[in-house]
Amino acid sequence: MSKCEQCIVRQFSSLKALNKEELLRMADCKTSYTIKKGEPIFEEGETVNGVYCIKEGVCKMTKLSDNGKDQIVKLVKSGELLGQRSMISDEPANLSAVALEDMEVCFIPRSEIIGFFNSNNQFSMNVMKTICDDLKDSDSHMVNMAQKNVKQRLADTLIYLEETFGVNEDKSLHIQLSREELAGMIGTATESCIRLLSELNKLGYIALTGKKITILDKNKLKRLQ
Amino acid sequence: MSKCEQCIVRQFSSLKALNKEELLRMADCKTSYTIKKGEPIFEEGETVNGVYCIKEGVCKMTKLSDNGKDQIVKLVKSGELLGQRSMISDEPANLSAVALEDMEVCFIPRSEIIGFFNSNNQFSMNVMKTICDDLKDSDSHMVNMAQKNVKQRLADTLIYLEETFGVNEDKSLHIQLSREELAGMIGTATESCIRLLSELNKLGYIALTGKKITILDKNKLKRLQ
DNA sequence: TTTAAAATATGATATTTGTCATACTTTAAT
DNA sequence: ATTAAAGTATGACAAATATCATATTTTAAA
Repeated sequence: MSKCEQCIVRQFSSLKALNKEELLRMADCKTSYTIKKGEPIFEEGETVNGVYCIKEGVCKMTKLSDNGKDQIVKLVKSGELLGQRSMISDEPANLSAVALEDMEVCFIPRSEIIGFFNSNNQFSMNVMKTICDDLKDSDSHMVNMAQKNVKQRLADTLIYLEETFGVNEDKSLHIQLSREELAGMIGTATESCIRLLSELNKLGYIALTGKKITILDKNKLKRLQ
Repeated sequence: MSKCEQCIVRQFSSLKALNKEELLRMADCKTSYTIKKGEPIFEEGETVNGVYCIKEGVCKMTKLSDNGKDQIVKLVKSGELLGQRSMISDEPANLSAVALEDMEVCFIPRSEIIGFFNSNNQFSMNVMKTICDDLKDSDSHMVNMAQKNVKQRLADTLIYLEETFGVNEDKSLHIQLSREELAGMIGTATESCIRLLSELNKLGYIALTGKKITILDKNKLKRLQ
């Protein structure tokens, strides 16, 4: 069983407020999992009863809409925690978490987290601020969905993917989403997404090489109407 | 100066966790305001430095989108608190709050709230749960914006308005929004909103009498494609 | 390797939505 | 009461987007 002290999740998440003793306690009760690409960590409606620390890999958080399509609400990467909202509300998961790459995660039971929550003020403050940030992001995201057209949303998303997950040596986006997933992220039909990618490709703003997408002119993407 | 003990806000909000002593302290440092219809309580980007309790009236929370239109993110009514997220994050307001009716609100300084926050665990838990609920709502709202068409969003919104703010004696929606505001809520052009209202009117699902909107067939509205 | 399935791409077309123009109605100011 | 301004309504048209069909390419299974 590995220690939690040097784990990447501790550096970036609310967990950085935990002290040595608390970390040892956590290491003691955690369960480690390997999740294969495409597999769920948990599903919408499921009782999670704890928090997942993402040690390695990226997952999508999705919500099934009334029309039966999966909307990607956000992407979460290593160093972040999953299930904080459900833990505080003591409710089933509102979103599904599905691995976009092979992942390594640790599960920490709710009881443990609630313990830290009550004993460590800085930790609970960190969790709260994270949720507040999520709320702000979600509100902004909602406004963009309501007010921007599909082309703008696609451009925004490509820039977000580059800035958040970086690029490979050949400058192509490191994170690879299928066209269907990209469409699910911007909230449009897969065909529309493909069509607009082609258009941006022809305009020279991006390059498409197989599944790889490379941003060639970020400024023009940003200014897209 | 009125007391806080019997105030409506205390019954419905996070404040219900406060004890007598804390309520007296709050009554002592609060400032009461009357806000006229159309006036802002605070604006996006402004440093709020406290929380507003809505004693009477309804306000819209809006965000200016990149294209210059005001999107209504949510409506807030008496009994609820404003500015909790900003208070915790210690950040400027992410949204503007503008009165839809004449309002009575009380302002409680940040320092006081933070005090309760640190001393009263149930209060901080309540605030957190409220923010968690807001996050869940916002995510769902976002998915609806991304996946539903304008007609469905209009129908959803009309039902939400009826269920949340009730109806007058003549069954018309109690809360009155201008067509422009309704359009800003569902994320569409004012003309499109007006046109779809007319269409629902002709279908007999709703009735339009002047500014008044009455839902005649909620089930058909719900099943609208 | 071969083959079936899935993903990507594109055309044709229908539907939805936005924009601009204009008319009518209500509201509020003089 | 009169008048200007704002809000509501509707037509005409353009633009955006979805849907369905089909072709091509890639991926993964046998």
